Amino acid sequence: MITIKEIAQLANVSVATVSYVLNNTGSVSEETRKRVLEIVNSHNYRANVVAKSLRTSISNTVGVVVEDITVWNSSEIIKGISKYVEQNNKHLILTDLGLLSKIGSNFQEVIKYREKVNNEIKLLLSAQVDGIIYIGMHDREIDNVIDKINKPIMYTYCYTNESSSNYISYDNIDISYKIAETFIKNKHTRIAVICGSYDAKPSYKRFCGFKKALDDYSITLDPAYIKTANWDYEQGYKCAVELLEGKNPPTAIFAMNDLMAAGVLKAARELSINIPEELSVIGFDNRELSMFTWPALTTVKIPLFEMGYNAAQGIYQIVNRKKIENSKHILSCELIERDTATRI
Amino acid sequence: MITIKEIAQLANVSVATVSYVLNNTGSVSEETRKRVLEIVNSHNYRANVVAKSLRTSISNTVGVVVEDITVWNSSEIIKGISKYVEQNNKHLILTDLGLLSKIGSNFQEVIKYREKVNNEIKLLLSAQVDGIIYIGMHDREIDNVIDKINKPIMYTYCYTNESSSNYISYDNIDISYKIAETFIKNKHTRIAVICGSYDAKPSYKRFCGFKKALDDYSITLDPAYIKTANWDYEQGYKCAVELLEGKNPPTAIFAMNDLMAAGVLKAARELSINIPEELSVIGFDNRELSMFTWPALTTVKIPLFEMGYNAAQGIYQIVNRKKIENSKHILSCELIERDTATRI
DNA sequence: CTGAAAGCGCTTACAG
DNA sequence: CTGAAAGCGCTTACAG
Repeated sequence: MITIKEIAQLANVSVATVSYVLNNTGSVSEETRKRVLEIVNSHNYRANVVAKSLRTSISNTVGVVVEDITVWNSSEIIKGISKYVEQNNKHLILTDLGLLSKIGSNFQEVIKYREKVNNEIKLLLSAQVDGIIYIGMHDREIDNVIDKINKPIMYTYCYTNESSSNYISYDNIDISYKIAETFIKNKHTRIAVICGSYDAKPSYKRFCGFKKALDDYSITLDPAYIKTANWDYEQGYKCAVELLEGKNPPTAIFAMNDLMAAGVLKAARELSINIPEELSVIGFDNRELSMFTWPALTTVKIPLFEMGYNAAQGIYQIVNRKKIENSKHILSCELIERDTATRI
Repeated sequence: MITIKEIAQLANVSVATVSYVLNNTGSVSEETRKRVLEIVNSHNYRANVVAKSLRTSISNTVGVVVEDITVWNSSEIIKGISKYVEQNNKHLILTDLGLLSKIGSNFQEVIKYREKVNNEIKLLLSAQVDGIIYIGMHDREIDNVIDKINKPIMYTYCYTNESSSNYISYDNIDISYKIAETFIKNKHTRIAVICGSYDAKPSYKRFCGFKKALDDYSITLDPAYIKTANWDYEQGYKCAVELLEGKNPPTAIFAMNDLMAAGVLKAARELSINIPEELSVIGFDNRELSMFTWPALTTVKIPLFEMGYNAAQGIYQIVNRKKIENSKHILSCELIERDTATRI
C-alpha cells in the first residue's frame, strides 16, 4: 500500500499539500492539484483509514451489536444500516451476541449477559466507532442493560425508557387496528385473536389496536375469542384447534405472528375448514415462510430495512450535531395481502 | 477514554513499561506489574485498537464481503465467522454488496459489478483488515472477479479455480448419493429428480451423486424423470405436475432445493396425492420454510456455521503462517429427516 | 528491570 | 499557495 509520503515525493510536494488536495481542504493551486491527483490515481492510492481515524478521532465506522444474527429480523435491519453506510462512505463493524442459543425466548434473561454485552461494547469503543446500533431479537424494553457511554447509541427492534436514549421502532397499534378493520369490512363479526406472550409489549400493543377497531365498529369481543400463546407454531396450532372446535367458532383469526398463523392453517387443514372461504387468517412479520404456507399467508410487513437505515442516519445526525434532541422514531407497517383473508 | 500515557503517569512508570505489562512482553518486576495492573483495572483502561493497529500493522479484524446479507444462507455463515472472531478477540467488519436486488439469480452478472466489488475490497483494505472472507449468495465459480490483493482471501459459498485461492465449500455429491440411497432402501424404484439451473455447478454435482447411487443399485433412470427447473417455487410446482400427471408417475422425487420441494408438495396436494404414503419428497437447504410446509419437509442441512468458522480460522492460519499451502476444504452435509420421505 | 525515543500514516494549526 | 512540525496512542528495538 502506497502512503501519502510516497505520493508527496512523487509529486514533488509536501505531505500537507497532498492531504489538502485529498480532503479538499486548504487552498492549492489548480496546477499542483492536478499533478497530485494524477499520481494518486495512477498509483491507486487510498488513505489508510486507521491512521486517519487515529489522527482525527472520527473513525467513520458504526458499531452494530446484534442480539442474534440468525433471528429472522436481523438481516434486513443490517441491510438498511449497510445501505446508509455505503452511501455515506462509512464502515460497519459487527458483533453478534449469539443470544438465541443462550436464552431462547426468555428475553428478560439478557440481564444475565449484561457483562458480556458491555464488554463487547467496550471492544467496539476501543475500535473508536462513532456510535453504536443495538439490534434486539424481540421488540421489548432493555433498560439498564447497557452502561452509559459517551458515544451515541441507537436501539432498534427494542427500546428503552431512559429519557436520554434513542430508538427506532415500528407501529404495532395502527396496523393491528387495520387488521381488525379489514376483517370487519369483509363482514366478519366473529373475530378471534391469538396473542403472543402475555408480558410482551408488542402483544399488548397489538391487542390494543385490534380491540380499538372492534370497539369503534361496535363489535363485541367474546372473551373466549382471546387466546394467549407463546409466539410459536405448536401453540398457534393448539389455540386454533380450541377456537375452531368451540361451539361458536370464529370466522376470522388474527394471529400475532406468522409462526402461530401457520399453526392456525394447520389446524384448519386438519378440521377441513376452507381458507379463506370459511375462515380468514392474518399473521404478522412477513417472514419467508409466509409465502410458502398453503394458502399463502396474508400478513404484516415490518419496515426492517428502514429501521436499520434510520438508525444509522440517526447516529450521524447526533455525531454531526445536526440534531441535539433524542431520536425516538416509530415507523409504519404495511399489510401484505395474500390468500388467507377474504377481500371485499 | 483513558490512554496509556495517563496510566503511566498514575503508576509512576514509563508508557513502555505499561505496554510491556499489558502485552505480557518484556520483563517487568512483579511489584510494578501489580501496581500497573491495578491502575489499569480501576480505570477500566482499554487499549485503543486503532493506534495499536497503526503501529503494528495488524488490525485483528477480518473483512467480510457478503453478496447479499438477506439471502437465506448468509446469516448462519456470518454467525460462524462471528464465533471465531469472538473466541479469538478479533473484530469483524462487514460489507453487504446487496447483489440480490441488482442481479437476482443471474449469477454470472456479478461480473458487471466487478468494479464495485473491488472498490469495496479496497475500502476494507484501507481499514487494514487482516484478510477477507467473501460469501457468495449461490455456490458457484467466481473466477476473475476479485483483483489480486496482498492479504489472504477466503471464499465460501462460492469458489474459484485459481490455484492460489482458498475456499470452504460443502459436499454436494455424497449427500445426493445418500438421498437416492434413502429412496432406494425404502423400496422406491420410480425415482425422479427436479434439478436446479442446468448451468449451475451444484445442480451438476447433485445430479452426479444422485445418479451414481441409482447406477450402483442398478436402477434405471427414465429420462422423463429428469426435470430441469430454475430453483424456484413455481417451477418446482410445474415440474411436479408434469411428473405426477405422466403415465408412469414417480413415487419419489428429489427436488434440489426447498423452494422447489415446496412446489412439489403443492402439486401433490392439488392432485390429492398423499405424502409420504404415495410420494416421497426430499429437498435441499433446510431453510426455515422447510419446517412449516405440510408435511414438514425432509431435507439437507448445509454446514453453514462451520463454513463461516473455518473460513475465519483459515484466514488466521495463513496470517500466522501456520499454514503455507492453500486451503480448499469441503465439508459434509447432513440429512434432516422429517415427514415427507418414507423410512424403513 | 526500566525508560527515552523513533515511528506507524495521517491532519492541521501556523508561519512564510 | 506551500511546507515544517507537532501530535493522535500505541509498540519496540536499544541503551543503561
